[in-house]
Amino acid sequence: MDGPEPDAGPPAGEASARGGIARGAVTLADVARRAKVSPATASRVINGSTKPVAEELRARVLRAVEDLRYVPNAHAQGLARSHRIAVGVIVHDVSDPYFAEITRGLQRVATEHGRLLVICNSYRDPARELEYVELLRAQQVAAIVLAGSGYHDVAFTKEINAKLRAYQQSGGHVSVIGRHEHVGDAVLPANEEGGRLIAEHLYELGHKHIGVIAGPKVLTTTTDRLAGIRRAAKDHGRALPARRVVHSDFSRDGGATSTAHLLHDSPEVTAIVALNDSMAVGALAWLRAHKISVPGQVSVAGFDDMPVASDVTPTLTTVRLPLTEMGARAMSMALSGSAIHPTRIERVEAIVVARESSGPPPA
Amino acid sequence: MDGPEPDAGPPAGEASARGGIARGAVTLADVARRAKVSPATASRVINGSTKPVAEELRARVLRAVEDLRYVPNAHAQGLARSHRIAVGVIVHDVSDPYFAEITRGLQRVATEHGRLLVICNSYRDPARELEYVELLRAQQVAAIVLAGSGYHDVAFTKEINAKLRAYQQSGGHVSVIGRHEHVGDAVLPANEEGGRLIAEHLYELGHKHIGVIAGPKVLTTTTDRLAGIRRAAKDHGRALPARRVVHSDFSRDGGATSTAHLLHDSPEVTAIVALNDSMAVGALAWLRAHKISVPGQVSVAGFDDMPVASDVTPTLTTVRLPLTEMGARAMSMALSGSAIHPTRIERVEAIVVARESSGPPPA
DNA sequence: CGGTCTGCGGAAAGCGCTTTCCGCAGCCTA
DNA sequence: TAGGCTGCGGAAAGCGCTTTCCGCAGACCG
Repeated sequence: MDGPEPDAGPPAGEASARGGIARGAVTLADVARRAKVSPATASRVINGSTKPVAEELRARVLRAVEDLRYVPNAHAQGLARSHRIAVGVIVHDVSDPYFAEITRGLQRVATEHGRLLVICNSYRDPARELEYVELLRAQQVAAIVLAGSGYHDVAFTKEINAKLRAYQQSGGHVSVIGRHEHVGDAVLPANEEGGRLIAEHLYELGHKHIGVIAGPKVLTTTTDRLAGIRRAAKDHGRALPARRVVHSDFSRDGGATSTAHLLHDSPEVTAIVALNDSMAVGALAWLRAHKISVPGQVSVAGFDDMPVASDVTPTLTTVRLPLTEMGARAMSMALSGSAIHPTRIERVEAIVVARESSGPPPA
Repeated sequence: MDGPEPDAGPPAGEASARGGIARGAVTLADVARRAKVSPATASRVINGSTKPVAEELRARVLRAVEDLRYVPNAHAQGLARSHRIAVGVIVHDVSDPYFAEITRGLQRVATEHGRLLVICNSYRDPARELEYVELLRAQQVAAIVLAGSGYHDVAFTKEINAKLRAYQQSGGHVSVIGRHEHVGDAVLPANEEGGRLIAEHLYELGHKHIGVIAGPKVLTTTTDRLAGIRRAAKDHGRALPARRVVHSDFSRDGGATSTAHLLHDSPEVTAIVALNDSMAVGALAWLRAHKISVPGQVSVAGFDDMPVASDVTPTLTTVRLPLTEMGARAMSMALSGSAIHPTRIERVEAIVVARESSGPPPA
């Protein structure tokens, strides 16, 4: 109505009296000046403070905000406010479906609580993981969630725990998913039990010689799942010689080449367990390329039950983990309760989803 | 050596003289106090300022940082420093492989430039997209990258452009991927040409009746790709009646149900083009479930060439877009050059990758 | 031996916001 | 009509950091 800028075009002249040129963002002071109120009042209107403000002033402020397209500077707000708003998550790689699912759960709960989620990809690099902890701490996040396998690396574990503890000291909350060796609340999937169950499934189908395509040795997820398979083997009076466990990198291509090695070195194998679905998919691809029928000649099983498991041919037998729920629970813990309480641990179950890729061994 | 805390345990007593209790983060002032230097000097040491500082003081500061596990408050730094460090990205959904690939490219270049990437998922909700623009603006990011299809929605486009323009006014850089209707530099994939090429491929195999499983009507990506298919049809003297274009939601399940509808309504169809790979995979699944051989009875083609395309059976013929490179180029533009320059547009090519899912129509 | 540099540490002024505290009106009550 | 409330706006003090500017020494020169 009375503004010098009748249309919505960005006002060039007025911003930040210092300088004169409009470069640089519009500040609260600009808004206050234009609305002819104090910054205090402008702030109150904008943030919906409980303190009452007269209708007229309120309207003037809102008008000014609109005209100037004002957006508060989050850094300044973060500094001035006491409470933390964002939450940080460190995963190996969000674009990996495993983490995508977990992240979905984290995201949902975070959003429900009005929190902003900052996602960091460590790409399985411990050094980067350490850096990200520092970064998130610097960002003053309210909580840090660490998802994905831990490492068999004492020095690293000690260091990251020290950092996490320092973070907790300063009032932050830590929760972890699938890492039992850390500070903080934990959501632990039944990796070992899952390994046991899938091997059990294969032994019961009649297989005698199971081969395993494992992930990197340094990851606890690898060793946990492997331990379960070993246990099942023992229960059935079978051995799992080292020769029949090949380590790879949890990638599709790694699964393919490992299949080649495994079958070359141990031709007696009639069933392959890959410790994640990506590698299982790679195994399937290699077997198809080499005209080895699945499950006719060789059975294949994966781990995680990613969406792709039901799209490959044959559809993939695998171990299902409730990934989204795990994320949701980790975030719930991260956002609930005081910082000081005994460490909570929630365990989640694994179940076998039998599909087409597993069957009895060839007669 | 002379610190009161000989071991690495977190020092509880000293932080932030105000209060006495150690709750709350360690500040630069704490570090300075412990090192017996001024905050200015501490800051210089920590940030590796160009200004020389005597070796002894430097060592004392570093020691204090170590002892106190000090991490600078990023908000305070953001406020005090002039230059912006983070870069924002708005995508539909990072866990969608299409965006995962793009994000990988964005990430790489951002990291090369020492920038932190803030990723926001809009889940194809225009309102959320608007919110995120504000949020990123509030975070004072150096650049905003908008990836993923635009919307056929004039009001929305106008509003988001207004916001983006305001952001540019204040010195921010905007670049977009696959959206031609926006403010800012753009990386534009050859969506229309890709559509033309894939249809061309099918017509040349001898197909006469092509059906299309399209994405949501409101997305420009959908209409662009469709336009290319229409053009190819016209070039071959063929029509593409509305009946043979069914709209879905770019999801796997949407692809499956759309296949059912399409073949029910238009049994003459011998080739199906899905406008992304997820829907193509869904189509494949439906066809397999209904014992319709691919490509024997029906050919199927996708779009994007996501990794899964070579894992399904039969492997999927599709249109490849250099997604990672698109991300990298968008980020390069976002981080290069001054804010004031003519809008740059970079176009990237699409090529057909013929695999097993397409072949001649049944005789 | 006085004067001018130069080298380096510290004081202090912000960055943009929130929030406490103060004070001015206008109102009610006695 | 005086005194005390209450309601609401503004002044100002930080939040934790960076960075400019100043000043003190010691080095060097004439």
